[in-house]
Amino acid sequence: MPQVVTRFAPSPTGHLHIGGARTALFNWLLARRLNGRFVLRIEDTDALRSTKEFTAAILAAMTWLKLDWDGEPIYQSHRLNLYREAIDRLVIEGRAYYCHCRPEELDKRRKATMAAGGKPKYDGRCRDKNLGPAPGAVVRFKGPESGKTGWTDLIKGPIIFDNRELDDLVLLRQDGQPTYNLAVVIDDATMGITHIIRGDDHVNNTPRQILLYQALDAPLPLFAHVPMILGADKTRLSKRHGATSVMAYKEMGYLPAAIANYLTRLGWSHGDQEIFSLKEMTELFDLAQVGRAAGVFNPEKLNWLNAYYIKKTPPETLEKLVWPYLEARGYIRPETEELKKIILTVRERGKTLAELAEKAEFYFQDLPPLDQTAQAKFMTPDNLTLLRELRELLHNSLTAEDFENILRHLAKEHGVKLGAVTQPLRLALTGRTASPGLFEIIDILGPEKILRRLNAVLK
RNA sequence: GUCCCCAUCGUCUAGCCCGGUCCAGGACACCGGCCUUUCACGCCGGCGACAGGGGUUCAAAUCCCCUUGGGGACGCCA
Repeated sequence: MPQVVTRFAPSPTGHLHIGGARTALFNWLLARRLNGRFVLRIEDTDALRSTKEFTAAILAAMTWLKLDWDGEPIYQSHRLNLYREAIDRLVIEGRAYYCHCRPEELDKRRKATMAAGGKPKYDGRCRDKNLGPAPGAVVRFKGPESGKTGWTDLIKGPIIFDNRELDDLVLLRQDGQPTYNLAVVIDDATMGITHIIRGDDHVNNTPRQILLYQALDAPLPLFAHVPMILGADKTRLSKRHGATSVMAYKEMGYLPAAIANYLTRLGWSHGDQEIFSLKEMTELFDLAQVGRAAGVFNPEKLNWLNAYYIKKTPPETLEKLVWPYLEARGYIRPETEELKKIILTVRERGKTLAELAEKAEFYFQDLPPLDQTAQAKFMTPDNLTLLRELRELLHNSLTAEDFENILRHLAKEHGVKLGAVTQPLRLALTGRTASPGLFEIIDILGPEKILRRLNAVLK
C-alpha cells in the first residue's frame, strides 16, 4: 500500500476555528497513525480576503495544538501557473469552455429559477458557442449532461449524485485567478493526497471534483466527510455561540491537550474511553469509528476535560502557565517554589488557567477586598472577639500546625464548631468564604501578612 | 424550492455493518449522599434515550420503506 498522505487546507481569511481544528486533527491523526505524511496547504487564491496575518495565526494555532506538518506549507498563490496550464489544457481538449455571461445576468437568472422552484444552476448557454478568451470572460468546466457520479465516503458510506444536478462550474475567474474547485483538484492530485478528510459542507463539491479528476485523468483519492460541529441551538457553530477561534480558547486558559481530546472525542469514539493523550489518539484513531451525525459543541464537557488535564499538570509546568494571567493583573512574581505551592492549592479548584489565577489572586493582594455579604454575615461582634483573641496568641514562630491547634482550642473554649472560627479567619485572609484549605493558606502567607490582614479587619 | 447528508438520555457517545447476551452501557451536566475548616477534588447513588408509523422475522435500537424533524449545499468564497 502506498504511503498515506493527508492534508489540511485552510484559507487564511480568518483564524483557525474549532471546526477547522478538528478537521486538521483528524487529518493529522490518520497520517500519524498510518505513518504517512500530513501536509499543510494555504488556500489563498482569494487575494482580497487572504492575509499574511491570518496565515501566521493559523500556523501558530496548529503549533499550539501540537499538530506538526511535514515539509513547508504550500501556498496556492505560488502555483497559479500550474492551474492556468491545466485550465488551458482542458479548454484545448474541449472539456472546458469560455463563457461570456455577466455575473449580474447570472445572478438574475439564478434568482428567477429559484423563485420558479428549480435548482439555481448555470443554464449552459455559452456551452456550445465555442467562444474564445475576452475581457470579462471566464472558463467553465463542461460537465456531463447525464449519468451519475458517486463515491464511497469513508465516513458516510456510498453517496451518489445525478450529473444533471451539477452545473458547469467556473474554473477560471474573470480576474485570471483559478477557483477553489479547480485549484483543490490540481493540488490534491499533484501533491499525491490519498485521503481527503474535510467538513461535511464539501459533500456537494465532491462530485464536481471527481468529474474534474476524471477530465484531468488523475487518480481519485479517498474521501471522508466529517460531520459539522453545531452550537447548542443545533445550527452551525458561529460567533454567536461564543468563542470559536482556537486561540481564543488558549487565551481563556484551556490546555491544548484538553482541546484536542475534546475535539477528537466529538465525533469519534473508542468504546467508553473518554481520556486520550495525543499519542494515544495517534495509536487508536480510525475513520471507521467517526460518527455520521453532526455534533453539538458542549463547553461543559470541554471544561471538565480541561480541569482534568490541569489536575494532571505538575506544579512546575502549571506555574509557568498560570503566571502570565497573574502578571497581567500587575502582581509581583514570588519565588518559583512559593508560586508552585500557591498553584498547588488552587489546582483542583478551577477549570481554566484564568480561573486558577483568579482563585489565587488573594495571595498577591496587599489587602484582599472583603466580600460584602460575607462580611455582614461573618464579621459579627462575637467573631471579631474571636479573631482578636487569635491575634493575641499570634507570634512569629507559629507554624500552620500550631495555628490549627490554637483554632481548635479557641473553638472549644467558646463552645463553637471549628467552622465558626475558620470562616471569619478565612474571610479576613482571603476576602472570600470559599478558598483553598485554611492551613495551607496560613503556611504560604506567613505570620507577617496574616497579622496585617487581621489588623485590617479589626480596624 | 431543488439536491445531498443525518436521526440512541439535555449534550458527547457505546451498541447497529455480522438481529437474540440491551426492560440499552459509559461520559458531561443536573440531583442526593459520603469525605470535610469553606469551596473544590475524590468516592457512592439517582434522574434520564432507541423520533413516529409501517413492514421483514420466532425475535429489531440493530435490516427495509414511508413520515417527521434537523443539518448542509446550491457563488467568478473556500
